Amino acid sequence: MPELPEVETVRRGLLELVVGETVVSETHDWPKSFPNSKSDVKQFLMGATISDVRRRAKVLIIDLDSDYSLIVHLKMTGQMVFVGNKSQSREPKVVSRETRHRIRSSRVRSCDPQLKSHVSGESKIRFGAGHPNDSLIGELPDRSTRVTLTMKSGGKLFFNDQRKFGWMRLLPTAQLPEVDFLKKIGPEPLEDSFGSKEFIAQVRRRNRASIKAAMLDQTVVAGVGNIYADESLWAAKIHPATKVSDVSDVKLATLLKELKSILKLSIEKGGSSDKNYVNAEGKKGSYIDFVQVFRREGQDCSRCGAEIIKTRVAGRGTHVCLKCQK
DNA sequence: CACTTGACCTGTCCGC
DNA sequence: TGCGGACAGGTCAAGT
Repeated sequence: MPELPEVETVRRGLLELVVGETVVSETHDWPKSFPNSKSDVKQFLMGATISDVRRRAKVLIIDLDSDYSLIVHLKMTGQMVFVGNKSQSREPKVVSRETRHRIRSSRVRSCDPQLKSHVSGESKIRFGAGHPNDSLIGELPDRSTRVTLTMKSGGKLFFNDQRKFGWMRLLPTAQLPEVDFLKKIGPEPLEDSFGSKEFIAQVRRRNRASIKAAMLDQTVVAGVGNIYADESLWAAKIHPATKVSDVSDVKLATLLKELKSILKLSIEKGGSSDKNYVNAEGKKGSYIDFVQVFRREGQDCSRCGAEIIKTRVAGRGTHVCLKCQK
């Protein structure tokens, strides 16, 4: 669910909010959420200052000046939420841009696409984008909080994860290129150097699999998940269950073109999610308003008017217009 | 070897 | 109203 555009949105939010913050304490309630030893935490996290926030596929990389990095995978329901220090008021006389920024920061700001809330999907939709009460986060920590990092400033970075699939882990920054799970990840789809020639070569490695399975394979192309696989296959008029060997090069070139523009638009809109979503500014992302097939089963295809159906491909819920997608 | 399925988890929703 | 079960989907290990 947090896929490339959502993780990118989180990254941009964190970049603005936590770079320069120094970690002074760490607590976690679920060992798998943060498997490093206590001595690692003490040695490489305590007192370390965050210097950069990067992304590779769906993985967040929070670089520290200890030469270690905090690697974060949100998996299905992970969230990174930064809450500034409310009691701290700096530069009370002059309301500089920085101060205003800090004041805004002191409100709960989520960088997460997957905000779990107590509000149902129905009531979520009733709020317009940009509604002042769009923040869907209550008091933190809450019961989904797995890891809390407290900063010298008093701010807190919460890693929330309802389903406990996600994790964060300390690794030496210099070793990251050699870390197995990062090393295996395929090309970033939005890189200019990743053109149709490269995409076709990558996808053809999975010639006997369905095109959807190939797209979801992180070693083929980085960062694509269920939403953007379904959406780009609809845009390119390809049935998700089609074997890769039965998809022409021309169709694959179209698929990449559509994928790129869908990912770009989604980042522009702050990402999407089938559930509650707010971006780093505490507002909802709006890509869900642009979705053509995902979670639209029973509704009409905007292109041909046929009914969108939900089926199962590559073990995933799959949304398709049978008339458009052959 | 290539590919598919099951496990990891919890909250929500649906039917009885 | 309560309860059981299906479902949601990213990734890895295990199975075919």
